[in-house]
Amino acid sequence: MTTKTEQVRAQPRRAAASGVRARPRTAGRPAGEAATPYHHGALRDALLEAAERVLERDGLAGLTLRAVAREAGVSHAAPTHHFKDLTGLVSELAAIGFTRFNVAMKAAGEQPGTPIERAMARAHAYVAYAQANPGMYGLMFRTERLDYSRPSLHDAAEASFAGLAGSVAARSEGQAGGEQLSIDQAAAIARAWSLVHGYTMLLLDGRLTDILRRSPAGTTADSLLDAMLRATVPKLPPGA
Amino acid sequence: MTTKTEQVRAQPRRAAASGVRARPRTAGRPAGEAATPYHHGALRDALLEAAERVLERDGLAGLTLRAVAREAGVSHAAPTHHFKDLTGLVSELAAIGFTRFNVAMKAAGEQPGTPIERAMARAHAYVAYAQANPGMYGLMFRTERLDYSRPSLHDAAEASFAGLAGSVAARSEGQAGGEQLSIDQAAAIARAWSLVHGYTMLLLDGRLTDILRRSPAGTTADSLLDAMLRATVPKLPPGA
DNA sequence: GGTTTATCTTTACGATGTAAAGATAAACCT
DNA sequence: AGGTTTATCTTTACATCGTAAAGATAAACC
Repeated sequence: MTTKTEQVRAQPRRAAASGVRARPRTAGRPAGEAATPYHHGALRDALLEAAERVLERDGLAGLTLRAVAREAGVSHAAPTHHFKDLTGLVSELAAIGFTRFNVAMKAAGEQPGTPIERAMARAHAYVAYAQANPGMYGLMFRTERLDYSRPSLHDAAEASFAGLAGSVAARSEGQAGGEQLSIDQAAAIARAWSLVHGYTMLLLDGRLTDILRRSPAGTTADSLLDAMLRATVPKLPPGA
Repeated sequence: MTTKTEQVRAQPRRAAASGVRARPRTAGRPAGEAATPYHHGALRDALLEAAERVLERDGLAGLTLRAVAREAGVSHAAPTHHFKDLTGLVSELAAIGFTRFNVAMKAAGEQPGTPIERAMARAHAYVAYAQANPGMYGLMFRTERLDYSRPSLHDAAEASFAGLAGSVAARSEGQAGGEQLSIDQAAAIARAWSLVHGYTMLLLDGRLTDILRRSPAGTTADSLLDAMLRATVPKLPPGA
C-alpha cells in the first residue's frame, strides 16, 4: 500500500531465536563472519515469531508474507516451503494464539473461590488476554483467512470451546463431550461466550470508549466489565 | 490473488441505476446505440450499489476498488474522483449500512408490547439484519479500513449507538445525550450491546454451528438467541 | 460560441501472493 | 570417504491491487 522500497536483506538473523535448537551450521567458518548461512535451521519457528512481532507492531493489515520474510531476514518466498500459503502461516499463528489462550483460561479457572467468582476470573482473563495481545485475538477471531481444516488450528480452537462449554455447563449433567446439550445449557454457553466475546470485540474496536468516557470517573474497561457481569449474574452477594 | 485477466469493459452499464436521476446525457445519439457515454451521470451511487453487490457476492476480501469499478463498468481509476480512497468508498458504504440498520432497529423498537418484549424484538432485528446482510455487517463492525472522521459515517454510527443507549437506559433518568451515565446504565448498555454483537459475530463466523448441532432438534440461530435472552432477563413471565 | 471545470480514461509504479526454476547444503547410504 | 538424494532457501516471473499523474471528453457556465 504505502510506498516503501524492498530495502535491506542482511540483518543479523540470529536475533530472536529464543531457545530453539541451534544446530552447528556454518561449521568451518572463521568466527565473527556474519555471512548468513543458506540453511536457517529453524526457519519455521523463526517465521512464526517474526509473524507475531509484525502482527503486534503493524496490525493485521501489515501481516504479509513478504513482511514476515523480511522480519526474519530471509527471501520473500522462503515461507512458502514451510506454510505453503499466507493462510497457512496465519492459521498456524492463530493455533499458537489459541493454545496460549487456553493456558491462560485454564489457569484462571483453577483459582480458588466460589463458582461465580471463578467464572468472573475467567471472564477477566479472557478480556485481559485480548487486551495484552490485540493482534493475536483479532487474528483468531476476525480473520476469514483461517483454515480450520488444519489439525493444529482445529484442535486448539476446539479445546478452547470445550473449556468454555465445560466450565459453563459444569454444574449441570454430563461433562459435555461430543454429547447433546439441553436448550438451557446451549443458551448458557452462547450467553457467556457472546457476552465476553462481544465485549472484547467492541473494546478492541474502540466502540466502548464513548461509554467509558460518559461513565463515572475512574471507570476502566476492566471495571465496566465487572459491573456488566455483576448485573448479568444477579445472585452474586451484594457485599463482594 | 487469483489469476484472472482484467477482461471486458463494455457492459450495458445502465443496469442497476434504480431510481437515481437519469440526466439526459448521450443527447443526440441514435437510439439503440449502446456506446457507453464518457460521463456516467450518477457514478457515485452506481459505484456504491456495485460495491454492495461485490461485497455480498465475493465477501470482504473481494471488495477491491478495481472490482467495484469493473462491476460498474468503468475504468479502474474512476472511483478515485468520487471517493479518493478505498477507505473512502468503504466508509461511505458502511454509512449506508448503518443508516439502514438504524431504520430497521427503530422499526423493531416501535412495535407494541411490554418493554421487555420490545427489547427482544430489537435484539432479533439486530441479528436478523446481520444475517440478511452479512457482508454489510462485517464491513460495519470488523473493518479497520473505516474512516470515522467522515461525517456521514460518524453520524450514522453515532445514531446507531444513541438508539441503543436510549432504548436500554430508557426507564432510567435522563434521556442520554452528551450526558453522563451511571455505572449501572453504562453496564446495562455494554451488556446489551456485547451480548447481541457477540452473538452476531460468533454466528457469522460459524462459531455457533457446533453449539447448534448439539442442541435439541429444531433449534435455530433465532431460537437459540431467544433462549439466551430469556435466560438473561429472568424477570420475564415464565408463561410467555 | 468559447472558456472553464468536473468527470472519466490511460499510463505508470511499488507492493503483494504465488508459482516455477535454480542454488546450496544437509542427510543418507553404501 | 565419496557420491547421491532430498530438504531448504533464493531468483525470477507474473497477475493483481492501490494510488498518483497526465491526458481525453463533455457538461456547465457566461
